Amino acid sequence: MTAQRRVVAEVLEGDHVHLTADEVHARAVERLPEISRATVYNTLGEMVSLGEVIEVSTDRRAKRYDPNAHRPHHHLVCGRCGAIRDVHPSGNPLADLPDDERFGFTVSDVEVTYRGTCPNCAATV
Amino acid sequence: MTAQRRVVAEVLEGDHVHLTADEVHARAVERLPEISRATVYNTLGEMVSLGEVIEVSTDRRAKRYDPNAHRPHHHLVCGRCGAIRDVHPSGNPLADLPDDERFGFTVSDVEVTYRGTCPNCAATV
DNA sequence: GCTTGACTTGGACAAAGTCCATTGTAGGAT
DNA sequence: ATCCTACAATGGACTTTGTCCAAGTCAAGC
Repeated sequence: MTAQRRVVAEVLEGDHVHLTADEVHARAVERLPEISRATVYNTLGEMVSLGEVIEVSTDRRAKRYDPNAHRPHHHLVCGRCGAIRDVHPSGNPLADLPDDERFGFTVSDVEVTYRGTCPNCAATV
Repeated sequence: MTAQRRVVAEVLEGDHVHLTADEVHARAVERLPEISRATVYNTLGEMVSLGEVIEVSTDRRAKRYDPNAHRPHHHLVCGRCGAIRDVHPSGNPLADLPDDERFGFTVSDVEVTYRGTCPNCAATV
């Protein structure tokens, strides 16, 4: 646990938002000016491997990192402004995939992304 | 409808696979050697706007283009080799998102990605 | 035969991420 | 206390994917 890793962890814990790697880097630099982009990428990659944060990619832009790794959830994304909310749908989509639609795959995970328009954007049409 | 657009359409129709834009370009070049990358991107973009093909992004790499635009479906992805299958789960995940989890959003679409290991990769461990 | 407008082209550019050689550092061995 | 070693961090180059734009091309209509 080096200073750099602590800073990255702190940035993620501080705000329960979905930050991009570059945003994490920008905030980390405020606390540790000499931290490099590569280190942030490395550290984020490790944290993902350890299951401490989740990679989310709702658009084609940058991966986002979700510190809410311990409660399974999905995401609701505003197509206009890109806002992301964590949501907890009822039901288990894994159970909705019948065996004859699995093609022999071992299915281990499901990712559900709801898309729509947030109230804020809907108001400012 | 120019020669270039016809070629792009033919490439997508020819194989019901999920090609990346560059793969589409590579195959288009075989039929029309002077076609440019920009044109393929433009044409694919238009086809997406027209609802003729669907953009799929299962990894952070490239967008893929799914010519199967007329029957709603989701995707099953092998985390090892990246193979993609179209699947048709039972149930409607939209209905699984209760109102109090919508935060005022107008939800219009759901994207479900099942992740796992395909039989081929599972065999070659 | 010219003009016009749409389509295409190719190359420059940008964003996100990865790679790698070098540098720095912390902890153990002497 | 000093040296060694292993690992982590750095920074810059590079790659991939995609977009943008100025210039070229082509066909239709006047």
